[in-house]
Amino acid sequence: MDNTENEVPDIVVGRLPIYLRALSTMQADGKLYTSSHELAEWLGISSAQIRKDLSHFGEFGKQGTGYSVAGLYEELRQILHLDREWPLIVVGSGNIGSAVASYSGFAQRGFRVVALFDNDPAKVGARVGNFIVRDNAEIESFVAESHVLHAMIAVPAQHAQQVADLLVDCGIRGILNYAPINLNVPSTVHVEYIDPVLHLQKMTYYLE
Amino acid sequence: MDNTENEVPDIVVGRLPIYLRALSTMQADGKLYTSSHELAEWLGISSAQIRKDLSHFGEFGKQGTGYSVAGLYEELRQILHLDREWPLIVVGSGNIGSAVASYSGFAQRGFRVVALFDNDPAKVGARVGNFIVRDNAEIESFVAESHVLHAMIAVPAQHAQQVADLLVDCGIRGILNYAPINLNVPSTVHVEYIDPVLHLQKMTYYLE
DNA sequence: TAGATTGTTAATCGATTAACAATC
DNA sequence: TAGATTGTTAATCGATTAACAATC
Repeated sequence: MDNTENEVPDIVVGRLPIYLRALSTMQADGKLYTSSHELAEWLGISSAQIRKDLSHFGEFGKQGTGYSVAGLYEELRQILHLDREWPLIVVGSGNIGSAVASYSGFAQRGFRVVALFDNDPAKVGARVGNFIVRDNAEIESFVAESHVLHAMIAVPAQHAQQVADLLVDCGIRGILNYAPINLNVPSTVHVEYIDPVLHLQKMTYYLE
Repeated sequence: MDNTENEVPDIVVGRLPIYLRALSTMQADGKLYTSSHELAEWLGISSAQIRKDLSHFGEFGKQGTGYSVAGLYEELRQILHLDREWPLIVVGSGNIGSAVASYSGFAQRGFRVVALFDNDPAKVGARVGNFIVRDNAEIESFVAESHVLHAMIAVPAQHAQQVADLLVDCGIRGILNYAPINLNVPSTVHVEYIDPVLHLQKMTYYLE
């Protein structure tokens, strides 16, 4: 049954990129077919969960055979709207912002950083990787002209909310926030968080 | 009731660092008291969830008054074993590894990077921030001597598993993996993942 | 005191899993 | 065909929430 019209749980959507990543690795290994069992073992989850997750979007496998690695990979790319290249801006040209702007892992996976911004006059104009750092004051016009919908925030925590407000005003629809603070944005804007310390702190709970 | 002896769900443990981070911000703002309602609004979750989560570990609030910001902050620090400084090594001195090694956000939150490793002879010996890059061959002796229990992997995906194997052999108990690949480790070792592309790919599902 | 908020219980909600008919 | 694996259903499991007595 094709459930494309139904509401897909957010937690399911969040697992699709993980499946995609595993399929990509399998493809690189020259694997042609896989099964929910193999994927499940690879990822440390249950095969039933994988089949259930995929069933929200259609029928991609064959009984007895499993899934074509390339085929399922392509289906998931379509479902996640990764059949194009999404431009991306980075705000903040410190350690994190610079590293992220130069990260080579975006290209093969649907994204491309197109500009790097900072509000520090001492940094504006400097070269960072392949970018010349632009002034935050240019964000609005840049976003309007280039139709960018995604931004990464890599500024100090105390400035993150005002940067987020600015980005929302510019029409940015998805924010990946590296600043260790919760952001307040309208429900039309999607925010995701990366804070390595949260992961480390969770791990230390289990130690000692 | 003090439930310290019971098994606490992993998902609850994962939220404690988020509470801690919010309390830290509140403390910086000079706030003395807070409530489950205020924290909940701040974080976009329910107040009942916060009270339930905390109830796994003890009773930290007062009816009518709520929680002392400093008091709850300190309790959570103890629960998460953050009442000390955990040393940390970084393997991989590329963009990500270098940025992470120099990240100033660890110090105030319980962690300190003590060494940076790479297997590329061209990088070994180079200065990166405050570190001289060491050879991967030194990981084993370094970990043994310095009693490090945590490592961050920031090497290319195709080398991540072998680095993880090495770290596990050295006695590392917690791994934060920046390489976009799932790692296979014994169940005694805790692995967490950071892959910005997974977050971006999740967001694009909701766009267009 | 009156108002506010806790910690806890029980109900609800939603996610995961087991099982299996269908079928490649 | 025989074996394997899908997609789906129903059961189970676990997490979240609503409600409230207790009490500061």
